[in-house]
Amino acid sequence: MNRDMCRWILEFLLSSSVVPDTIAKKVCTVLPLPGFDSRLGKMLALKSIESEVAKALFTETSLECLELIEEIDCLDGTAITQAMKEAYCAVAVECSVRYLDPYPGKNARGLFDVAVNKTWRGRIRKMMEAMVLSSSGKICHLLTPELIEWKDVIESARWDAEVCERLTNMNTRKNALDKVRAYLQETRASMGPSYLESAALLSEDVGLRSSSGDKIGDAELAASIPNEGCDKSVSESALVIDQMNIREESLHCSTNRIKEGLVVSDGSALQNAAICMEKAPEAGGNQDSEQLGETDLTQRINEAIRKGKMPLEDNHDVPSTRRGVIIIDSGKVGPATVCSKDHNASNIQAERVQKSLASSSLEMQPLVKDPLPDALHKSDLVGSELATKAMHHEPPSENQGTAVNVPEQNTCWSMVPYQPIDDNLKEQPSANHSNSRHPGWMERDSTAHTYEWGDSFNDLPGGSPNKRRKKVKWSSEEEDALREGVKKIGRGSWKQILRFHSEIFNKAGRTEVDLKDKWRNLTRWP
DNA sequence: GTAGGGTTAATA
DNA sequence: TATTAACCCTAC
Repeated sequence: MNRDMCRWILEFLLSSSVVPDTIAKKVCTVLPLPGFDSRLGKMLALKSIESEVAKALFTETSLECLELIEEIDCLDGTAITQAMKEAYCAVAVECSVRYLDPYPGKNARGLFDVAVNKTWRGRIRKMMEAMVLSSSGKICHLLTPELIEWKDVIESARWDAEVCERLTNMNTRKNALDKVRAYLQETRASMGPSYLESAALLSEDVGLRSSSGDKIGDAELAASIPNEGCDKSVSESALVIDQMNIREESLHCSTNRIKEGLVVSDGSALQNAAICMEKAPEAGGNQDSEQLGETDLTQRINEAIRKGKMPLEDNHDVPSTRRGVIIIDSGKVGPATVCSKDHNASNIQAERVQKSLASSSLEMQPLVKDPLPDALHKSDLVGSELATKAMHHEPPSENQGTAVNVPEQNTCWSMVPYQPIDDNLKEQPSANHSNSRHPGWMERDSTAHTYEWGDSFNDLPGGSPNKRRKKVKWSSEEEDALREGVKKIGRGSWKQILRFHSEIFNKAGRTEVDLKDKWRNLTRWP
C-alpha cells in the first residue's frame, strides 16, 4: 500500500472521534507505516488520552502522553495552553487520589503511597529538579504553581487524616475528566480536520464549483489542505501528494513507534537535534531488530540511562523493535518512561519501578503510623456510608481499571456527586465524615456561652458567662488562607477550611463560624 | 455544621 | 453618628 495512503488512513483514524479506539489500534498494527511527523505523534498521544477518558479511568499513561505532547508542541512552536496545564494537574491529582481512602482497609494506604511515589515524588519531582538543574534553560510548561501546590497537599495526605478526608470528599475524577475533555476539544479544534476529511470537503466544493463553471487549480487545491509541519513554500506549490512526500523526507517521527515502542524522554536533544530516532524498518523489518527481544532492548536502554547521558549516535546501536524505538535524549538521568501498549517491554519497566517503590513503601510502614484511630476505621465503615465509599472509589489497582465496563464515553460508573469549588455553589454532603468530634480547647461550642480569651479557666463555668471575646482583627495571612480554602474546598465547608489551614486559623482561635462571618464580610461589599 | 439575623465595639 | 468588622445566637 502506498505510504501516503497509510498516512492518510492513520491520520483519519486518529483524528476521528467516531472510530473506536480498538479499530484504530488494530489498523496501526497492520499498516506498513512510514516515517511520521509530529502531528501524527501528537494525534496518537491524544487518542491514548481519549481512550482513558472513555473509560473514565486515568493512569500515568495520560500524564506521559501530555508530557510527550508538550515536547512536541515546544518543538513545533505551539503554545502550551492553560487548558493543557490544568488537564495535566487534574490527572496527576486523580492518579493519586483514586487510591486514597480516609479509612483504609488492609494495604490501602500502601497503594496510595506507591501512587504518590510514582507520580509526585517521581515524575513531578523530576520535572522540578530538571527545571532547577537544567543549564539549557529548559522550561517545563506543565509545572505550574498549582501543580506544586497540589504536590504539598497530596504529600500531606499521607500523614494528615483531615487532608486525606478532604481529598476523598472532592470528586477529583470528574474534575480530571472535565479538564481533559476541555483540553482535547481545544486541541482537536486547533489541529483541524484530517487530510481525508479536508480532501472530501474540498472535493465537494470542487464539484459544486465545477458544476457552476468555476475552475480550481492544483495550487489552490494544495493550499486548502491542512499541512502542518510542511514549509510554506512547499505548501504553496503544486500537488498535495508532492507536499506529503517532501514532508515525509524531512521529518523523522514515528507515531507508531511511540505507541509500540519505548520512549525515553529527554529535553535537550529535542531542542538541539530534534527527535533522534531509528528509521522504521520497511516491510519485512530489520532482521536483527526482530531477533532481539524487547527485554534486551529495555535493558540496554536502562543501562545507557544508568550510565548517564545517552549519546545521540548511540541510538543507532539500540536495537529497534519491529516497530522501532524513539530515543529522545536530553542528558537527563532518569528512568525510561513507558508510553505504549507494548506490554512485554513496558511491564518489565513498570515492575522494576514498582518493586523499587514497594520496597521503599515497606520501609516507610514501620515508621509512619496510621493517623486515624482504629475506632474510626470500624465505626465509619458501616451501612450506607460503606456503600457510598464503594461507589466513590474504584478498586485500588490500576490493573483493575481495564475490567471496568464503561459502555459510553460519557459514563462514569464510579462517579460521586461533584464537590463544587465554585464559590457560588454549595458543597454536596460529604460521603465520608466522622461522627467523632474532638474539639480543641480553643474551640467554642456554638450553643455555649462565651468568654474572654483572657479569662482564666477558673472563671469559665462559675464566672460571668456572657462576656464576648475580644475582637481580633483578621490578618492578611488569615484572609489569604480563607480565600484559598474557599477556592479549593468550596464556600460553606467552613469546618474543612478551618482544618485545612488550622496552623493559621488556630493562631487567633478562629472557629468555623468566624470563617463564615469573615467570608460574609469579604464578599458583602464590592 | 451551616446560614443568617442580631449585637457589640472600634473607627472615621 | 454612621459605618464596618468581629462576634453571638438560634433555627435548620
